[in-house]
Amino acid sequence: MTELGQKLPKPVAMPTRPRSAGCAAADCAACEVRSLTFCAGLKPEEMGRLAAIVTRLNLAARQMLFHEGDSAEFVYNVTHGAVKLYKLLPDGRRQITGFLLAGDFLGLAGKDGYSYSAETISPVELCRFPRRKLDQLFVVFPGLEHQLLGLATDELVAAQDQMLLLGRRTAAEKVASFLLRLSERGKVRGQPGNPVQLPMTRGDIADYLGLTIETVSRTLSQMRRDQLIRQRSLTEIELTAVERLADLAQG
Amino acid sequence: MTELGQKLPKPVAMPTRPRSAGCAAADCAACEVRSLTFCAGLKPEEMGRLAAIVTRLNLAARQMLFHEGDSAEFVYNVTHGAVKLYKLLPDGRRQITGFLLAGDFLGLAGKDGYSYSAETISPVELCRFPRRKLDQLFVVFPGLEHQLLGLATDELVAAQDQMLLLGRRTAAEKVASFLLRLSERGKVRGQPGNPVQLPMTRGDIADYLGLTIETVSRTLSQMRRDQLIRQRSLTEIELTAVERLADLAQG
DNA sequence: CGCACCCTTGATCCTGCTCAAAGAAAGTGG
DNA sequence: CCACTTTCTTTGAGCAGGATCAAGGGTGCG
Repeated sequence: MTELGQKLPKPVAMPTRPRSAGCAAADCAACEVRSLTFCAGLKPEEMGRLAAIVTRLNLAARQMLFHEGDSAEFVYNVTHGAVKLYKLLPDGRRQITGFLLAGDFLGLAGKDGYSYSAETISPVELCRFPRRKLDQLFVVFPGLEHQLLGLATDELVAAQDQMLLLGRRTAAEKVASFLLRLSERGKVRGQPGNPVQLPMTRGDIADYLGLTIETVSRTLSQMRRDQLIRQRSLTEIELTAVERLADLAQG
Repeated sequence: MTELGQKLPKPVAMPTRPRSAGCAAADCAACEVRSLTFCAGLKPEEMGRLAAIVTRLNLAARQMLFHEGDSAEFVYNVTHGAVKLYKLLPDGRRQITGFLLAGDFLGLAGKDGYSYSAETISPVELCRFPRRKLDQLFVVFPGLEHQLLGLATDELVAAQDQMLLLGRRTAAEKVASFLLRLSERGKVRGQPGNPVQLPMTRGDIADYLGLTIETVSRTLSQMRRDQLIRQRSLTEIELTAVERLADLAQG
């Protein structure tokens, strides 16, 4: 299990590992995102039961986990890498509803199946739980369902924030908010938080913020000129004036 | 209990009625929105326990239920009238995150308290449950928490739809989607669905769709000229070409 | 090295916003 | 019940933020 702590050395499309004994529990500990995962704060017995139904998966970049409308047979917990969730209009317009990083949970679905498509951005490692078996566990361990309600509520709060951003913020405010949120998420995970890592493309960012690629690019360029950020590379942005960025982002 | 079925005759700031015996269960039945409420499909025993902790409230229009950030001591179930939920930016820009009608549930909150403010649009009748007592019931009746998870999931799906609307739809598509959704919600409630009732102001609609009042008004005028709708009154719109409206709304 | 993809920048356009004014509806007080 | 005020809605004129169209530069991979 110790290999989970290491940086994955170019994990190109690794084959799915078979489920192993102490999986869920041991893995959550190993990948050091305990406080964020589905298994956070569960009792040992609950962890054991979860471990018995989990499958660990490794995926390359640009792989679909599922499509919008698919029947929701699994829920997932990301342990490494980045995933994007999105919805499409018939003519191809896309809205990304969320980026998931290590520790994040996905897969809640209404009666019409998954309400969004999920695709990996980078190579990804995740835990997959069959929804059917999870529901059986809920009967025995209501604490699991309590856990899930907490996750759903947090997601809902985030979704409402995103509505405010999409409906009422300007382009500059959107990009500033985005950078600050990514920074905060990094900190929560015990990472530096600055510089910010951007595993997604400009196009992904645009579709997340309700902008075009060009506007995202122009806004970042302007922020660079204004000394708010420094671009170490395409995927790494240093926040050089967090205070001013926060002012720009508006509360 | 029979007075619940009647139209409220100008119920100006009626005082809170004391909780009564068979409240939650009986009320849900009385207001004929059984299939939508928090109590939907619960066992008699669960209903009884809920009834014991519920308070029924009557509020006039333009009353605050709570403000964003307030500690979340209650959850609510609307039984009559309309409520709006919104978030504000420091400079006053507003995003309405949802309109609640009879049968709708509200009050889920993260650890920072309510994530939005709630204000009545029309005179409103609702059931209020103390969150603390509800949590105690969860221990005995996990089915209640299961119910809540279902509501949270539905809300999440709706929130993601709204993100797509806010981020990627044009003004005309937004307004068309809005009218169609209201119509569908009416139908689900056993109401006609056409004409559509608009208890909220143009300003509220604008802040829900991420537009200005003027754009909402102009778009409705254009739809009237295009014979897509007929405005019976300010608050009542007849959909005269649902098919074409649906095309306009884009999937 | 060459190709594909992504990113940046510029020029121009247009959707939706701002500003302004007048009409309609609804509440208020005499 | 009516005059008055306030609020909401509609419509017009002009503007601008961000989109679209277009071209060129980086970057990474085979």
